[in-house]
Amino acid sequence: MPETPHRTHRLPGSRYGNRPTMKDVAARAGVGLKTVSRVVNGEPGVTPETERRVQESIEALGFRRNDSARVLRKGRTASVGLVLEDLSDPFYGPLSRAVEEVARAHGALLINGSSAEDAEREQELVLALCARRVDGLVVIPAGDDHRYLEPELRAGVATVFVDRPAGRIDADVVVSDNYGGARDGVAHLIAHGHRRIGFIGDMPGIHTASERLRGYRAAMEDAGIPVEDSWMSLGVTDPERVRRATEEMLSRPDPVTAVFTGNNRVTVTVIRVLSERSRPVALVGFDDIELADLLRPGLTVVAQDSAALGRTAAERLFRQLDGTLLAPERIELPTKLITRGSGELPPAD
Amino acid sequence: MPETPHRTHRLPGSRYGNRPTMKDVAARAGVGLKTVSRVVNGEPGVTPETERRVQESIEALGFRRNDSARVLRKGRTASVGLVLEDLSDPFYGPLSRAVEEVARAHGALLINGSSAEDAEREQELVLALCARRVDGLVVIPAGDDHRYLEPELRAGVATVFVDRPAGRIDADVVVSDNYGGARDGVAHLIAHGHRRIGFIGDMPGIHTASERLRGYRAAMEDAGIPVEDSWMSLGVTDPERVRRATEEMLSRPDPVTAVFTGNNRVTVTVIRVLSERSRPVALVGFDDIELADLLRPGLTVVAQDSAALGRTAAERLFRQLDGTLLAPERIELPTKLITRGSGELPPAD
DNA sequence: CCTGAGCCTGACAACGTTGTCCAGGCTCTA
DNA sequence: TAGAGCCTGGACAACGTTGTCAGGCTCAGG
Repeated sequence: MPETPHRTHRLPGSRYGNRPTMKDVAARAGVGLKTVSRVVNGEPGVTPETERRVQESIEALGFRRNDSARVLRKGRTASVGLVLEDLSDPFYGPLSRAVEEVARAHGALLINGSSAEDAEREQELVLALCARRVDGLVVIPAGDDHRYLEPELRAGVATVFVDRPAGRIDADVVVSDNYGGARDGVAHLIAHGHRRIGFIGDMPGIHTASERLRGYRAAMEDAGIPVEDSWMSLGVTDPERVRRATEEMLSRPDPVTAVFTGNNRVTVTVIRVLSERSRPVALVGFDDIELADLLRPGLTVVAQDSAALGRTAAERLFRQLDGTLLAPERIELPTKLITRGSGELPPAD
Repeated sequence: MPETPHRTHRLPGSRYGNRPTMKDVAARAGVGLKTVSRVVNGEPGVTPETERRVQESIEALGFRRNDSARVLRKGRTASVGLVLEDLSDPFYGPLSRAVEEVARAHGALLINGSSAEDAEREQELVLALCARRVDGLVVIPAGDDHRYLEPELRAGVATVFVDRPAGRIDADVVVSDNYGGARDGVAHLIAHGHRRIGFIGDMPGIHTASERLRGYRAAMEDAGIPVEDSWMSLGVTDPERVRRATEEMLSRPDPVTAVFTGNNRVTVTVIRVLSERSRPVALVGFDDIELADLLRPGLTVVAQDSAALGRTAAERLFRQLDGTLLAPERIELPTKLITRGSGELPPAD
């Protein structure tokens, strides 16, 4: 006799391994099916005595309502989907958690998936979520064409895009002020005397990257500094290439005296490179990083509040679901320059 | 006339906002319902010409299969649930992502929820996932009594606990070698000449915390060092109290010369406190931290591989689902001591 | 004692899909 | 040319739940 009887009950052919249904509960309690439904859903119109018998039956059989069937009848799943790039990126953890908390407040569960920055995978994920009939979608787009979502919008699936706008459809977006943040960050470096300032960021095809690049250019132009091509390195995020790009900028005859980095992954690598060099180079990074205050010098950043992005998006989502029909809107959240030292280093010419 | 016609279609009473069903597709294509089902599922027995007509119909109507109905018939949801403490903790991001990747390789989606270290909320989440009939559950327990899961185990819901063992039921567990890791970390400090070593960790009620405490005690005992109560601070994780506890240990007449911290949140705060002091104090932390190598001195840690925890657990989960009935097992993953400087500081007496 | 109101209760259909099964039409062979 | 066999397509039931509705009971008022 096995010590763990529960394992032995899993018959190959049985769906759900023979889970009890309301019918079973009803039979055991000697009541009708609908009465069980009423008890389970806390509907009125059941004698205390009957309710007790049903409850006892539920306990004894370990009954759990099958929400798939429920959804099929009711049409609402009380779940929302979140598609982001990579859950293990510290930028997305708080965002995801924020969406979850708002969902929870509305009694909904969160299903999430990582697109790995791949448009096809994004679409695959989104459609899988739609097949499960999530009530709403929060999407951090990887692709740039979201017309595949048109049937869902038509069907009333609430949808909010975050961090980057949707492509070729009209939908709600919540983004950070990437342009303004980058401009402020670069202006900060300029204010501390720098003129030759490097920019290392992602491919300009990515909305956030191009906005930040635009901010960089704007700040330089405002200061009347012509930008040299060799100061910019675009489409470079993997550590090896960021390292090379950084070293190149620093080894030129006229080296940059400061660097502005376009996202946290780039920033981390650049910090590593700079820490190996003796000559101090100023650095301002987009995105905050844990422990940034403990580095020497502390890291000056343009911080965006990823939790606020998630929260704002989710709240918007549920307002769509609440039935207040809103025209698609673009919401921009401010960024914040946090000075900790690295951005205040003077140029070492 | 609204510019966004899709919004206006959301009639209040219509379920799913009038999504087309297979029946609609069939009618439009002039075929039978089952034929549509065959096309959607790629089943054989449909003429290319018929298939084309059906596909065209699907496109035109924007049909998406309703997985709720499908699940109801088939009994498998192709989704697994993950309940953890807090997605925004950098320890859980990679773990969650690892579970997702394994799930994806098995064609399953991941639904996750944060228990916020609250037993009641954990149960609530787990049961919600069960009501949605997830095929499997990966749980990082908050509570210490999981008998409420007995009906699910009986029903064949694959279940694996991670990071901490299940309470009062017999189930698979994947944990790090918390005891051995802590012992190694503390032994490392002892090897560098320390004798008065502080320990700051979570409540011993939490399994990982008590194991790490046990490792600390074992290392001290191995070295023949009697531990003084004032060297240990238990159940303290919020920054303010960690700060106080650290300062207390360091201000005693016979201050500790090294500190071993029981998790990454504690570690971060202790680094802050130590960085404000002139006298160097050695530090080894449990859990690795991003940028730990860039601190001065670099942070020596006992690292656990949270992605490996997640991957191992998920693989085990799917082996349960593959039908190979396995006796519940406890899997322990090794930790790794990474020396970067802070743990090699000599005692400053 | 009868009637009607009000309360519990359960029978039944429906949600959208898939599995089973059978019918009709075709091809191929004897 | 007839029969066998295959291929395609569709009718129907079932999955577990909830909404609708009607039946039966109790009780008060006439």
